[in-house]
Amino acid sequence: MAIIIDKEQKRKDIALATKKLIFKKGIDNITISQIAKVAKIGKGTVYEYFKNKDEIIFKLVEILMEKHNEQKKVQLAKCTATREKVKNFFSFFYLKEDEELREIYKQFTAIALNNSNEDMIDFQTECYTLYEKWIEEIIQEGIEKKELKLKAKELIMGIFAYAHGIFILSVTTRAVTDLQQKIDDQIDFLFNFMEEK
Amino acid sequence: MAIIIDKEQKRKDIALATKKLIFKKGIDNITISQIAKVAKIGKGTVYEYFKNKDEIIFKLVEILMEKHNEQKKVQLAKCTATREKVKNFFSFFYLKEDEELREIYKQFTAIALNNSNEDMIDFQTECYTLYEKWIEEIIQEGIEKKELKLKAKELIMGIFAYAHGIFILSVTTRAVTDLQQKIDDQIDFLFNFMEEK
Amino acid sequence: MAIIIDKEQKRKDIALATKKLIFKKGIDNITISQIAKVAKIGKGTVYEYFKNKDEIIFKLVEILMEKHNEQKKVQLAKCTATREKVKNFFSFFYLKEDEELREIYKQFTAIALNNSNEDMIDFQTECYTLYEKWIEEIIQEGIEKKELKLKAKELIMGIFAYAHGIFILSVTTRAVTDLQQKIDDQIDFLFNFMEEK
Amino acid sequence: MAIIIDKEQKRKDIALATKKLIFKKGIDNITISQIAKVAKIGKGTVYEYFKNKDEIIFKLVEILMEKHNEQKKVQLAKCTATREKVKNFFSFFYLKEDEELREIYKQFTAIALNNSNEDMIDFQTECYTLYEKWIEEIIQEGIEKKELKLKAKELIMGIFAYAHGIFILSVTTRAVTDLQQKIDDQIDFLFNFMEEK
DNA sequence: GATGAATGAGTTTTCATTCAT
DNA sequence: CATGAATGAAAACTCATTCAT
Repeated sequence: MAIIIDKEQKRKDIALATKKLIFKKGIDNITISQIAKVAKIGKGTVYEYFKNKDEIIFKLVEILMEKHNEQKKVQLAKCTATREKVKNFFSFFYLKEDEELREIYKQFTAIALNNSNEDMIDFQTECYTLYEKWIEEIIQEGIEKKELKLKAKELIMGIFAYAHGIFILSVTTRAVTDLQQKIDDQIDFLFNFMEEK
Repeated sequence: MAIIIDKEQKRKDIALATKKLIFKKGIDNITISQIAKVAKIGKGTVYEYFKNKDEIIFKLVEILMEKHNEQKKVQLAKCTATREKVKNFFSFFYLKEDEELREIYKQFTAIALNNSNEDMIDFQTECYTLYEKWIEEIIQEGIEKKELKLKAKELIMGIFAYAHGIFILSVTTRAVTDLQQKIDDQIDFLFNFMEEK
Repeated sequence: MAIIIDKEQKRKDIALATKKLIFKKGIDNITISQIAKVAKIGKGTVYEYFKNKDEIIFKLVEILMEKHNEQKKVQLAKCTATREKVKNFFSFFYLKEDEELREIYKQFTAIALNNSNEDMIDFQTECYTLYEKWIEEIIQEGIEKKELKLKAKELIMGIFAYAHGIFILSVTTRAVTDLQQKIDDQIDFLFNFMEEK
Repeated sequence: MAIIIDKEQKRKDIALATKKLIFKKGIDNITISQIAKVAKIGKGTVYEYFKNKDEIIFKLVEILMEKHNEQKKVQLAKCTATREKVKNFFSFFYLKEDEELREIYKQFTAIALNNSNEDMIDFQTECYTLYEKWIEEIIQEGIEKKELKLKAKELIMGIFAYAHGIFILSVTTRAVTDLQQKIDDQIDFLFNFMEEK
């Protein structure tokens, strides 16, 4: 039992050790040698814990997401107004403090876009579903507090896709400069529509 | 006198020759050798026209986009109602006939996400700006025909980001199944809001 | 007949056009394409005039040497004292104005050192023999003018090898800094020995 | 525990394995594949120990020089007369038994002449300085034994450059045939001048 | 379990040379 | 004669993966 926990811990250690490397150079430009070096283990040992490079970035995203989700939960608990909660929820796409995770996420998305790895899709689906549930809870709470109209639920999930899309566009074009403004505006637009007056 | 070659045409020919290959295997999994073979030219000749593999997919996207835009223009001219025009505009993300371009575009986006190539960003910006203009024209027309309220313009660009985002999510997760439905619903929602009653 | 002269002229033109290129990048790092470009002719045309790259550098050295020899002849005619004549003769190894030819000569020597090309050896032999004759004439003149002892002839050719060697050492080591000083000193030493007192 | 390898020893092994190959074909005409084959290792392994081909010949010269210097030391110890010592010292340039090293040295010089690699220059400087010291010691000894005049020291280093130069000329021209004779004569000339009568 | 030396398949890349026009 | 597009042989180089210790 203890050994299994250790193995899991080591996987985390290795994955986290590569974080800076990936952020700096990009997944495509790092080698197993470099990973072994920054993780301070032998090259062969990397293979004891991961089947291939993609698995490492996969694990890393998993860890960082988990950490991010926990922090987000705490942050959301601090917000009182439903609108603020939603805005905070989507702040991941522009906050300076999330830059690192965002970079990794970008690269993760690029991989997912290129080759449809089942495990990656499963993971992303899980994430998406979790976030869906969170937002639903936030909205449900708003409805119960009589802040929002009943049909709000149907509308809000659009924000998710919107934020995603505008983020991608902000990376791949020069046409999107004020990411936060755009996301917040969209939220405001929907809320003006959903709120009980 | 040496053979005078239309360099630009040859670039197109080579890029188009690789279309099927890229569609099937993905740009990362094909070699210059394979490209040379399908284009029926020597390996060295590929380098006469392209500096690297990314440039080829870049050119290919350029060609296919251009073709796609022309077809779209024709299609849009056939639509009468503004709402139909908008729906048709975004049908790129789900129509079977656009599958090939969509796949290439996916890979192009993946590249753009990974390494911020200036030329790629310029091109994507150009595309985005063009589409922005198109949509604005469509909406303007709708306003002039008294179909839409004046403030419609402000809202519609959100669709762009939304469609983009929901498309990415449909590829990277299992949570989005009915892409057309979702995009159309979003358009309907906005139109119900924007239309003069 | 005229055609042959033209062909020879064109060979010269091409060879001379590559001078700057070779000086800047070194023979090993230039391509036929680059040569064609600087010579403002087609790649295929280069082959009309030269069998290969080495032939071009060969021709270039030939031209530059010829020019250098002519200039040297004029310079030597201006010197009166035998000792000055000899010093001037060997100034090729250090004079700033001969830098370009020296660089080409260095590279030419490197080629000759690597692969014993018959034609190159023939050419170098011819050069060496010419210089030998020149020096002999200078010394003979000195003897006739009663400046030098009779046995001077036997000694002087050593200077040639010496200058050559010290030049090579000045390039391949950091131990030789004052090239001119060293060559002049050696000449002075021999002259003190050879001169009639 | 992984295999502990004496990296330095392996570098020597590889370099020495290429000796015959380089002697026969010249460094420019052999490939990494061939090197790997004669060293009985994989192509990739060559790159584990050397960054490029030049580094191999560099290492080889280093090894052979070291060995040569040791042998020379022994040989010099056997000579009694100063003149013989000096002649023996410069016999490297013509002795049949040193042919191999001489060939490698030629190629090394060619490389050094073409591209001014810092490490190579450092190495050559070191060699030159060492030889300078040796000769000085030999001469000093001769002075102490009253064989030579005091000013001998100033003269003798010229031999070095002379031998170098005449050697280069013997390779690049057909004008130098009796290399040993020429070098010995030069030494004799200087000794006649330097010796106490 | 851990290691890192060894590997070679696979890829990119270069460029002298050819030859149809 | 001149050209430069086309070529593919040849070489360098990379790096994930294996496996003996």
